[in-house]
Amino acid sequence: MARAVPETHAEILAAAGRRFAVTGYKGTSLQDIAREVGVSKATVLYHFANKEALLTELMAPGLAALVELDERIAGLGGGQAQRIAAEGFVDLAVRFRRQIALLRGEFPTLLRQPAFAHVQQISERLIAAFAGRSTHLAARVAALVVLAGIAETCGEFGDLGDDELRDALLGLVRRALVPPD
Amino acid sequence: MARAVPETHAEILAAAGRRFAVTGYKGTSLQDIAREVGVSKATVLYHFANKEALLTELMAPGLAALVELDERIAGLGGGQAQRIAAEGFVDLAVRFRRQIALLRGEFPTLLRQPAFAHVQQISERLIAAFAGRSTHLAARVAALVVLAGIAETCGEFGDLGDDELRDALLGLVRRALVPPD
DNA sequence: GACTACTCTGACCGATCGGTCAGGTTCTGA
DNA sequence: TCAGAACCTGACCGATCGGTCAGAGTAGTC
Repeated sequence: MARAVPETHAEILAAAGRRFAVTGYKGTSLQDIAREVGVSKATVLYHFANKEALLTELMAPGLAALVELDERIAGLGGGQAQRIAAEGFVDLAVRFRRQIALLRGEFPTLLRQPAFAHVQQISERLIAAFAGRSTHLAARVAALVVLAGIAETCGEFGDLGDDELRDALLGLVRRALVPPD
Repeated sequence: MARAVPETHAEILAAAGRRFAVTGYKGTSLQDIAREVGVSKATVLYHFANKEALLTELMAPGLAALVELDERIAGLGGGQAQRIAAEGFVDLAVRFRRQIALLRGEFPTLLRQPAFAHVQQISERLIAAFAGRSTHLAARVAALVVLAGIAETCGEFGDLGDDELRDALLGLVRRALVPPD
């Protein structure tokens, strides 16, 4: 029975986002998603080629923004790269925190998938920028911890306003990062 | 065929640790672990009651240390709680970074398992201490980001000496956390 | 040699996974 | 009115999962 208004595609995507956020990508089955929407598993696979397609479509907007930030940083020197990267990443984390949340805890595993191969490289360049292009241990450690910490936790603040959260994160980043030499 | 020296138990545990760290808990099958050791899957389940038992035995020393830290913090006021929690947690993260690494990305999922229920509460108390018992947004955000960031990344620094890493993390924590009111 | 305890295995189990497919139902436009 | 596109489904597939079990090989003990 076809639905009166076939917005099933969007409903499936939303349900997948919710489930991934709660039980993780690997921990969520197509059956789970189908049940939440109230359709059959076959319907999920009618709208999406496979499980991975759900994830990539869910992440597309955030990834596009990340690529854009990466391009904006390329070629910048230490101080400028650090400032732009910090502000840009915080803004990105705040705007896409619901999408980031659903990857929580599966970055390492998912980044290994071919579809996300370039994200690995981008995040490495972002960390370098966070460190102000410095190779000192303190700068590198601070960069990695702050970046990973934000990525991991920003989804927790779903109840906060964008501006509030952005200010708090920016303050933290400015205190935590080591100024470039 | 029984082995001349039955150190299989330890070998299985070590292999499980290595596999969990690479492919995650859910992403690692008992067959994977058995293959790495060179025994049958049944042997793995002869030495360990089930898959979860592997994880809990792997985490036991780290968890015990975490409980101890939690008890040391209980009842302390803002400033002292923050200082002890920060130093204690950094020390813990450094010492157990290989064990923590193998949980990377699966904290949220695993903490939901009954066997780790108390860890959830401990980490909440730890975050409160990191925030210096303050309820201000900036303090709470900084506490959560730094704590999660360290937990998530300390496994990356397997090649560093304990003291080097401890100093870098302590410096970061002292800069990043918001002093209590 | 007989007995026992320990270690290990292949064969097997039910459940669930992602994914396929043939076919039924509804909508749409000529 | 009717053909075809779009949508949806139950039944099914092979693979893999965690876990069970009966029994075989080995080492020590009497």
